Amino acid sequence: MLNLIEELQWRGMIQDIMPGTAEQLSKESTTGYIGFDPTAESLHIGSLVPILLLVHLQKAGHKPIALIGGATGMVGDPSGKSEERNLLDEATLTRNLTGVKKQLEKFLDFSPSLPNAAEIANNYDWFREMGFLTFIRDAGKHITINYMMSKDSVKKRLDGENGMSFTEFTYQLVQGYDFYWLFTHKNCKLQMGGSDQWGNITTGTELIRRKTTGEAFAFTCPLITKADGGKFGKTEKGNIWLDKERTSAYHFYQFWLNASDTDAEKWIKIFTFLDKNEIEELIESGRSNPSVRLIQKKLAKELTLFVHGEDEYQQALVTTEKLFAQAIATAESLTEEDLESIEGVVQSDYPAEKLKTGQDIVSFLSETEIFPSKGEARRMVQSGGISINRKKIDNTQLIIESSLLLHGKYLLIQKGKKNYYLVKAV
RNA sequence: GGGCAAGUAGCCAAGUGGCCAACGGCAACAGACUGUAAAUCUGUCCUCUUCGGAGUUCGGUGGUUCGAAUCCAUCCUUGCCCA
Repeated sequence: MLNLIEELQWRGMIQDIMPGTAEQLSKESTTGYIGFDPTAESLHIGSLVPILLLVHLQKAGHKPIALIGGATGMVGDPSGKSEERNLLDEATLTRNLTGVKKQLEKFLDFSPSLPNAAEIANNYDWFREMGFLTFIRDAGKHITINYMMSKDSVKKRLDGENGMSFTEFTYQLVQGYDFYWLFTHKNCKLQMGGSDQWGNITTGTELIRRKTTGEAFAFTCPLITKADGGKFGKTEKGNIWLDKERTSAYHFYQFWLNASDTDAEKWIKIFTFLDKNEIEELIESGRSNPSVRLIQKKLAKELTLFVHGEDEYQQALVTTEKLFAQAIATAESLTEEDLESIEGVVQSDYPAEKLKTGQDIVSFLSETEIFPSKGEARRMVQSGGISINRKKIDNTQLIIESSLLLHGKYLLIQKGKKNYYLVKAV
């Protein structure tokens, strides 16, 4: 059995850890869990860290449980939130649950033959039938209000100006009960999570200690941040999802490729399974020759492979090559096949008729829905942010006409340096 | 139920009768520089626009006024204190 804690430590994946956790993990194969919030139908890259923790756990010979918070999702976790959350209805939750479950199955090994096969649990299963009185007698009696109020997530809200409903206040107890339930029913002795979960997690171990005198363990992973203070995993287009219907493999690949140097060095340890030596070498050669962006490339490769698989990675790479590596090449040098096979770039059709007579650039950009309005399109052209067939447009009066088409059919539009659109005349 | 305070753009936050589509900061987008990096500088950042403007905003609704984010009434939401 590998030493999981040491492994995670050098990767920078451990923030808080309960005393005795490392000893427990080296003593025996241990069952551990992480909760996932079914707040959307797909997981996004923010959930990647918890997933990776489970994968590491399984690789080290322990048994991972992915707990989907069907019940806790109905309550709303106050941790890290300055405001009361909106409640999700049951139908949405069910839909999200199915989606999330399907994705988790891609990353963990569920084969029943394994002694440490992964499992999925849904806390709605044990909360559905539980009445309020049962809960407050069973769980509430063992934890004092004083204890619950001393948690950071609660204190912050109590001191803040938004207050906190009883529902959210109860959250830690509900989550704590999950741990207790898994402890007694699944012999689950470990809970992991993001560092914002520490308070909720310790309520769980406390509940277990008081109710069973058993001992439970936990550790948390630091929350992922960006060096420039921006939000991790957000781009202009919104969240980066793990579902390729929502975020194409190409965009997913690009997201990692665009990591800053500082972030890339941190992230490659956290998000890949490369071993220590390899990463250290990589970082060293990356630093000595930063313009190659070796670390970013490796990071993007490993993650695209992990989440989307070989084929999708190849596609993303090919597209990236075409659009960026040969950026000096003229648009005319791209063959028809090149253009047709560019995956992940937003494609749209445009009536060839209109191009015969010619269309002004501003209307063209808004009609192809590259921009939502003419005003916005105009502003972008004015500020020099638009290229057509790799030639910068500096004139808002420009007329788009058939003669500009590549191979008589295509227009390659760039918004900024990195956003490509392919328009096909039909 | 009583008293006090607050609600402004994605977020934070200034404005307390006209100079207000509303200071400033963050985030975001684009440009220059670069390495599809960071930092820096510049522009954009309510909606639409024939770039001249036009329309809709400051918790909701009514009102006072030539004119309201700003004053009044009322309602809603939130916090603090009292019951």
